[in-house]
Amino acid sequence: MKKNDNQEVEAVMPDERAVDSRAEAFVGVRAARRNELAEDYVELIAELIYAKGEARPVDIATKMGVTAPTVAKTLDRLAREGLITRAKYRSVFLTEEGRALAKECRHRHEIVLRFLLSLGLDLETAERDAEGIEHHVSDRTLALFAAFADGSRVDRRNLMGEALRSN
Amino acid sequence: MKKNDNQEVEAVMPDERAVDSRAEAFVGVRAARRNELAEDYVELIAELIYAKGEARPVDIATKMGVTAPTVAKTLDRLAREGLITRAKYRSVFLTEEGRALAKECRHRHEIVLRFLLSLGLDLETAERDAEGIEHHVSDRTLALFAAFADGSRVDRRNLMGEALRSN
DNA sequence: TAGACAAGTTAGCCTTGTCTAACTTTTGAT
DNA sequence: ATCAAAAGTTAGACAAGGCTAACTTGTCTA
Ligand SMILES: [Mn+2]
Ligand SMILES: [Mn+2]
Ligand SMILES: [Mn+2]
Ligand SMILES: [Mn+2]
Repeated sequence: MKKNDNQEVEAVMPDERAVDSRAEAFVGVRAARRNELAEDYVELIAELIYAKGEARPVDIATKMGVTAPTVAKTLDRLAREGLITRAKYRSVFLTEEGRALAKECRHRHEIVLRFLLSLGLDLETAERDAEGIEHHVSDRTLALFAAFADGSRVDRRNLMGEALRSN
Repeated sequence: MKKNDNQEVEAVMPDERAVDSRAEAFVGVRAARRNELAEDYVELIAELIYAKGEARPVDIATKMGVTAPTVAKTLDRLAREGLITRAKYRSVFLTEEGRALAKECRHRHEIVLRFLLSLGLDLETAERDAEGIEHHVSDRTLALFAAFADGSRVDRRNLMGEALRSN
């Protein structure tokens, strides 16, 4: 069969599979995908605890738009992974680790949402898109989003000011 | 048990499950998630066909960073869904529908990437993030991204020009 | 024109995430 | 204090997406 001679030479990697730059991106995205649900859950659990004092499976199910058994199974996994603790028939608590993750997720969520709004998007669409995008935003991108959102109100003013000054 | 009286009254929906606005977002995101892989595959297949004249499973596997059996199984699904056609031991072709989807995906991918770059992100990170974000961008958001990317080079100039003119 | 080796397939395993159906526990109203 | 309804759990089905191992097919090269 044809040798792939139309491809740049790839350095031998410590890993088994050769990784071209494209594959790196895909592998990274798949990794992010595996954490999405956990992130949404802990974020939601933190919100529920804050808003109602406790996070009950029934409320998680409602907010997530899934059935109770689905929530139960997912919570079992989160407990296995050390993000939450729970006892039978009782509501759910975040571990230290879970709280940390929740905080980080809430932070990212907020920045992405503010960014989309500052771009001129309507609230409903912004919330929808933020809910998906937040899991695929690197730290660098997040920083740029934050800067843009923060600056967007004064941007016009500042730029104009600078233009006038530099005139 | 407590009635959820702390929640806005929800109109009775034609659907079974009550959907608060939060759930709508999560449900939407999950729907988008189910198409991610198909989108990446058809986009990649189109690229391979364009670049090499054919899309072979081995190249798909390399670019996606997965093993050959994984590709085989996914291709079977795509064929079942009418996005590609294939014959045993032969390379893969896009159906009309597949081509349409590929085109749409490439379009979105391109806009998201240009947008991230115009925001000041480095190419490598932009490509990584775009690969994930592209699947969670609504038409509205995409339009804003495109406008921003298109305008970003002339923006400064234009704004300053306007500022000067309106002075 | 053989064969060796690359590419492709098949079978089977695992985990995640979703569901329905049926059972158990908790709890609020009477 | 009772007990019905709400909440929670358990069991089991199913599809997707990943893997390894082992087999089959195609093709380049000697
Ligand atoms: Mn989310
Ligand atoms: Mn979120
Ligand atoms: Mn992608
Ligand atoms: Mn893409």
